Amino acid sequence: MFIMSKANGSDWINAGLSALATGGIGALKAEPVARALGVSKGSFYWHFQDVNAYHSAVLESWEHAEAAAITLSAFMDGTAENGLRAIVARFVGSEMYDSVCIEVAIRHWARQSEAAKRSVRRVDHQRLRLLQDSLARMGLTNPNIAETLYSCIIGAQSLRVTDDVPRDHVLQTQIDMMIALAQSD
Amino acid sequence: MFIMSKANGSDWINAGLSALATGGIGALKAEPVARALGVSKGSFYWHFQDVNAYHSAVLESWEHAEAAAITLSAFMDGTAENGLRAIVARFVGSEMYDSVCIEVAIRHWARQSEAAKRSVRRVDHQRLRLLQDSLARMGLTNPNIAETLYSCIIGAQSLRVTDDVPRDHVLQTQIDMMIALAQSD
DNA sequence: TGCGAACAATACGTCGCCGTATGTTATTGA
DNA sequence: TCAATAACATACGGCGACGTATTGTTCGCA
Repeated sequence: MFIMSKANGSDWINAGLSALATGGIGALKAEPVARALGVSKGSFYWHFQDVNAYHSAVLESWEHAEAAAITLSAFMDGTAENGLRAIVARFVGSEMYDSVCIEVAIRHWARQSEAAKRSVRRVDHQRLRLLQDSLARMGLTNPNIAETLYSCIIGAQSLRVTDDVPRDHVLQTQIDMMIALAQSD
Repeated sequence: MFIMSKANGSDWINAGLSALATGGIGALKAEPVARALGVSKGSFYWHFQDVNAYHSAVLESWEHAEAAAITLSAFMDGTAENGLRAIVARFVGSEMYDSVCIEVAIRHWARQSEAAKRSVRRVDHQRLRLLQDSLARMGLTNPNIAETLYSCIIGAQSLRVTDDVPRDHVLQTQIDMMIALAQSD
């Protein structure tokens, strides 16, 4: 990614996601990202009308990728429990640090941007449905349980980036609790 | 708070916390906060050496307040369960929206500032110990359980501010699950 | 009443970023 | 081969924020 002679639109998008991961929305600016890409502002204003359009493009790219990941998770075979664990690992797995950073940044961005907020809400809603379906297949039909698990996931993401320590065991414990609950019914 | 003839240090701190709540770390700047206070930069640079010192002061104020809240929660009487519910409500209660916004902002700020990261870690650590103690009093000594609950809390905070809907029921469900688990042992 | 200290307003130079205007290079296609 | 266009570079004006310097204002108090 460093020092490229020519940058196309998706290069700019990827660099924007990296900037989001490391510096948050405050780093999603034309000139710093241009420096990171080794090109100048001329390239930026060729590919995007203005900074706002760039922000929208980065956001849309993230939302599309997350939506694709969700539909991919929805069509997995195996036991319900393994499926659930795989889904959760997609969100907070040890090797998911970059995407966790991006998500945390976008979630904070949503505090100041209505467009980002709408994207986050849509993604949250789809994921919640996925978790609900997965839990229902295990006999846990109470939707509050899915919300609880999702809260755990988002919290683990948040704690991951400030504490620099993976939180896999937290989600494992949560799932174990829910399974124990399902079997006691 | 609007249009004051004179602003002292704690006025600036409070205005800074408000700025954090609504605009995040990107809004914690001298001139915008001065405008919000109805005073000029002269006041700012009287009370603080520079923007960095201001940031440190705001951060320290938050950390001290949180530490005080924790020690206050530690000395509560009543049943263990009610104590736990009271503690959790302190973090994500419906009427805690402002402090939740501040915390989410600071948690994101910690991604770019080592000082903020250290503050957040200290607060997290103290809270985790409080939760562990509280859960231990209910017979749940597995520390992973406290971490799970804390993840839920942080996640509920995060979802609260992007979704604009209180998440009390999520934490209720989580505590109910943990109680059920404690009784099945 | 007048002095000094606390507090605040104003003016100024600088810097980083935005957006525009315009220049430059490298491909293409007729 | 030559002009049209895609892709990028460069230069400029403007703005918002920082920090400093200078000058006011207001209050406690002798």
